[in-house]
Amino acid sequence: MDREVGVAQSSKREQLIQAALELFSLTGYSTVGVNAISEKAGVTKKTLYHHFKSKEELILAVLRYYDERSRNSFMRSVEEKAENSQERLLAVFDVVEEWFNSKNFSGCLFVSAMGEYPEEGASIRSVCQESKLMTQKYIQSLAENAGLQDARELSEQLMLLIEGSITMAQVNNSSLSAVRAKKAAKVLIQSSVSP
Amino acid sequence: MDREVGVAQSSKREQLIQAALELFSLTGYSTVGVNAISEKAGVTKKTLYHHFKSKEELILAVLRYYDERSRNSFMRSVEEKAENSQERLLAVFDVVEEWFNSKNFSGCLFVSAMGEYPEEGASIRSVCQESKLMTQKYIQSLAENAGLQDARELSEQLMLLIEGSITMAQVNNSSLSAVRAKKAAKVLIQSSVSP
DNA sequence: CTCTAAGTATACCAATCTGTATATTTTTTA
DNA sequence: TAAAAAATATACAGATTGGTATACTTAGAG
Repeated sequence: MDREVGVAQSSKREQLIQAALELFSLTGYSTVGVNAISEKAGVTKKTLYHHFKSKEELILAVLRYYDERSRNSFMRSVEEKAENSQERLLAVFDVVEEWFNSKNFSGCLFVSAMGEYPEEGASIRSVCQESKLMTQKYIQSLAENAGLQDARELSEQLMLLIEGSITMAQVNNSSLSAVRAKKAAKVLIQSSVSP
Repeated sequence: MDREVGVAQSSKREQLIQAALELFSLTGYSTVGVNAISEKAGVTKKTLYHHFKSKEELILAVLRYYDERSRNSFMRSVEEKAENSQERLLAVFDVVEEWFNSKNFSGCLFVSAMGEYPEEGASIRSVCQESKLMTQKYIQSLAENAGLQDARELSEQLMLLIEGSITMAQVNNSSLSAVRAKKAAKVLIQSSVSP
């Protein structure tokens, strides 16, 4: 009955998600058709609709898949880059810079999704909110472990710098914004250590 | 020959741009058809294609129109809110907050456009770049007039806070990010006045 | 070995999309 | 007032969209 056991847990399903992810990153959501997605995945359209009951459901699956994978690799990279929490708080911006320089970068997938499907009060928006929230919580935990004052507020402000640098990197096709954000972050952190 | 003289400089053309602007703000670009636009403008599709030779040209016209109008009203609001340049540098964030609270707010139109038409190396991307650049220059001029050190770098960092707050306001449907950005901005400005 | 779920292949549907054609009417301007 | 430009009304073209239907094949599990 349930074939999703063992090692190859989700062959076709994951192929579809990955294919869709690539296409959505390149040209957005509504401009990419289900035909193109199934074709790229090397799978029939019928199979696509066997795994996802609509295009919107596929989009949601893509966002959740991307969210989990990207944040995991983000945190791993941060922890590889620095030993203690204080340094990691700044290493965040180095990882962000690397992301900007990677060839797949084309802005934030969640923000793009919300721009194209703004009314989705329930699903798409909430996935996006959740993703940003978990990133903020992670940064907050770094700030707390570093013994900084008002870790919550500081982490929210650092989020603003991160999100701003994402936008500017996309607009100007440059990773310079990450360097600038790091410089600003240093100032904010410094003012948080000395009240 | 050229009917665009006198007071009513562009009746139908402007109707089209305004109608398209409203629709694009609500549901993005590719999901809105030219039929819906011309209908909302109270104009024939033929008339639309008389003024704009393609949908993409209409999008560009909308972005340019919006860019000019929004930045003008932005600067006017800032200058109404505060007398001197130092105060205006912070008043920027109050104006941003008001924008977030306005009912038309749905994120940055330029960023959304770039998300949906990423390849447009020439036109759409450059309009967006230009818009952000002029905003940054304006903030830089405020910083210079306030006699702050390293006005260029400071203005770029403040831009990050602004753009980040736009994203977070869109995501969380809240204007709180503007308040947070203002607090962070105070710290950055302070550290720029005392080297 | 048989049953069933998952897959392919292919064709189709109705709706919508951008953009155009034709013929007529309104408005502007010279 | 007459020529020219801009608008309307309406229909259509060709492509593409999300999603479905039918018939057949493969493969895994009990």
